[in-house]
Amino acid sequence: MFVFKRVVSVRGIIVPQCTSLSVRMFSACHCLTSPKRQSPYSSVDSERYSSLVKSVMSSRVSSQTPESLQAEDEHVFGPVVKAQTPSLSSSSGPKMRVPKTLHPFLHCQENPETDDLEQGPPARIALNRGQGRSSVPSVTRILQQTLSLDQIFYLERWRRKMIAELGEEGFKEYSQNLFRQGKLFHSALEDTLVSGGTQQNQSPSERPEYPTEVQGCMQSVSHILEDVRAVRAIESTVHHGTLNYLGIADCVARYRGVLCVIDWKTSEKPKPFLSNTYDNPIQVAAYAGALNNDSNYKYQVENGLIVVAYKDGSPGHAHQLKPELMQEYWKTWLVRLEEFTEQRSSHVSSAALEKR
DNA sequence: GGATCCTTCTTCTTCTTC
Repeated sequence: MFVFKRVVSVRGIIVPQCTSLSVRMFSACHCLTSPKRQSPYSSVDSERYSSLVKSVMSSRVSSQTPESLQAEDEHVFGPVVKAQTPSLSSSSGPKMRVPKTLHPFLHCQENPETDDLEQGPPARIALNRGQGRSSVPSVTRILQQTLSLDQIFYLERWRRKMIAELGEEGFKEYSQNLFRQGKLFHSALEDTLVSGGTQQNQSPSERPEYPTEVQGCMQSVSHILEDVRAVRAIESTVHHGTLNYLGIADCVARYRGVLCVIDWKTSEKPKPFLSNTYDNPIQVAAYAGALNNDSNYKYQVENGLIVVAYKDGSPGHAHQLKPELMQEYWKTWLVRLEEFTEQRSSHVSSAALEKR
């Protein structure tokens, strides 16, 4: 009966008591998008269930209330993670929504593309939160707090599924291991790139020893690292002077001769397409835009690169983001930044009201 | 010295039929 009621409510026949939450969540779980499929309810004996249909369709006799529907929603989907303005954007590619203010991706200054800048060790500007930057939001925080409803839904569904399989403790351990692997992978890359381990003339004995846990990942990206040269920055803080956000870029280097902001990722699932990387391209565009507007860096970066490594050592994927695509993702980033700022200001004003 | 920050990852429909 429960399912039947839901089907009536999502086939375009409006049940008056249906909460907006129900509609939003059904939209989120894509129940509204299967026009080609024959409804499994088409074979239902409609005469036999006519009184039931009437009771569901009638606003007078229904026993449902917004409260009971919300309780049902919570039972099926879990509690609402947080209230959020639905994003028109999708995480799988450049977004449709346009930023209110189109801040330039590149800084208007001459780009001194000289070999001099490629001499010497790579920059590594440490994050210094002490110098009046304690309230400057980070790229990761902004992206996390402006996830679309779709993303929140699928992430939450995945989390619940994993907890059902592994238990709370098991899931915690699993997540910690993933983070640990990611961190070790970053450290191994750092060691490799700083010691010039991408040079083809380097013998295996000269290459750094990697922890067992990341040997597969390093093997996975070895063919990509061969094309990485002239490392200019590693794990270096970038701060956008005008937009006032910061982050730590994994690497700035030349990939196949092109200067890129590089982001290293480990993944359990194959990610052969850029669309498999969710918000990663936005993250890269955000770092590049910050770097281009950070006086600590005397050059501009127009390209991006996302490198995905696999633990089993299978060939990793390198997703290049050319300038046109970076500009598109930059716009998406500006939208997310605007959303974050709006959230923040509404939070501040409601907190001020509460104080009164 | 403790607390906090930035990262590190995680998502994308699913079943039937040939």
